[in-house]
Amino acid sequence: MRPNDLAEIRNLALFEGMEEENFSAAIQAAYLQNFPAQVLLANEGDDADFLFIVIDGCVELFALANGREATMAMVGPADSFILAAVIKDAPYLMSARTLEKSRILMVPAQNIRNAFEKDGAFARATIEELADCYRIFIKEYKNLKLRTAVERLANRLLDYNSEQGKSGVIKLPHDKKRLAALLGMTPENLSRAFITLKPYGVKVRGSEITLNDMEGLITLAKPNQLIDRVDG
Amino acid sequence: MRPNDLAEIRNLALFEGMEEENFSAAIQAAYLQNFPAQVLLANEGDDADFLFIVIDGCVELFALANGREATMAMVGPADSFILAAVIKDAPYLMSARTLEKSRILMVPAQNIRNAFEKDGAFARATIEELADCYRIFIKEYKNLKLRTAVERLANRLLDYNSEQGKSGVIKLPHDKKRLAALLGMTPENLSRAFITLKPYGVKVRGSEITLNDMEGLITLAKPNQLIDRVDG
DNA sequence: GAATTTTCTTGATAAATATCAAATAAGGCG
DNA sequence: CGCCTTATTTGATATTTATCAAGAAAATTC
Repeated sequence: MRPNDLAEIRNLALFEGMEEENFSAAIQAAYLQNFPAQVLLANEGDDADFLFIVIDGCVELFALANGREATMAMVGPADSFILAAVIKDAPYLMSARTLEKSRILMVPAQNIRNAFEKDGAFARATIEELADCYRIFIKEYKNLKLRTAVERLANRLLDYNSEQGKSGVIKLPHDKKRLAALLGMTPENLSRAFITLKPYGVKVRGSEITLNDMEGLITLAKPNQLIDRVDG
Repeated sequence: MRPNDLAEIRNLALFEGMEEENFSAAIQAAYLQNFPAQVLLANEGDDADFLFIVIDGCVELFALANGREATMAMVGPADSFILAAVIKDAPYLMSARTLEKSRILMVPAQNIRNAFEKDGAFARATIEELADCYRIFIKEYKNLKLRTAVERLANRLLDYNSEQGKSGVIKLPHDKKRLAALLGMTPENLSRAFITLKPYGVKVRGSEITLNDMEGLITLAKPNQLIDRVDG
């Protein structure tokens, strides 16, 4: 591992307050690896051998059952994933695949479990991280249970717009098949949802979306601090 | 608080390993209260003033948006709720109401946050508790995203059967309106889902359900360790 | 136990979403 | 560029789920 990388990892919220000695011990057996797109990093049902942290790139968490596939979340730089399985020493509930070329830190699960036995700051950081992940999923669950497909799309577009500088012009971060899966609908349905949003000033040109009537879109979407990442 | 109650609380997983001194400090300002049914204990959007722990009874966690209501979970004895909001010192994402006469322990949020700064064992217990809650919700999310309403009902019946001694005769733990909300469907749809399950040996007599064809029901439900509490 | 309220079920219909098939568009490659 | 593969859209249709309006059943009250 290059010293540069090490410094970057040291600054992750999870490791920040950790004692140097404990950090070294936790990280010494870790791998920082480059993966191409479409690599399966973890498989649901497998034992949690590693905690994963995305340094660069994008990872899709998904799950299979009854011949169906559900996208659970998209994970980006500085985010960990499948922390809970590592803590519980239990099987992963989700699979993970890279969506693009990605740099991933893989820390052996046992090192993580040892670390929060020894290091109070790490234990508290783990609590914070878990609480964050928990709340994100509660929001996703509410999103799915309380909103229609069109409302979910409208709010996601508002989220992307906020993330991308509120210019009213959005670049979709994933292809539409994946966006559909993330929103819990079929690609066909996503196409139609975009058409439904046309009267609300949503213009689609490939993966570039323009929002020409923010007020109207917000009226339809009814963004909500208790569901969405960001408000209006 | 009666000494009896105190002993019971001391034995909760969350407090078990805690130093006596820290336990006392955390609990000294706590309330153990009896509530009748249908009391609103927490309101989504409010600041997290208390961590709640159900000692006796049953609490429904729910959320509102767009004029719709979603039941998020049912919480029973020895379970905490809204721990993540307490940790993050953030607004509750869910509301909570008693469904029946219940005894609830309310610990001021600040005491909880102080406690895991001071007490390593408590911090680790909090991690475990959070990880459990997280995994339960991931499973619920998968359940909702990967299964139809009938499949969700079938699996819930199998769960209840396992919980209640696998006798093939189940007493529904909630009224059907609430069961429907928990399963993410309307009461009308629940009625029809029961009819759909009739050919699979599911007999309904009020809140008593008899399962006469376990094999058939399991074939339909396809219970899954990575979604359900217990396997078929 | 009759009256009243609440819960549950049923039927008819509508809305939301998925599926299947085909057409079109977009992107990558030789 | 033109071919080929993949992604996206569109149309037709089916399935799933919700809604609305009554009934029927059960529980509660007096």
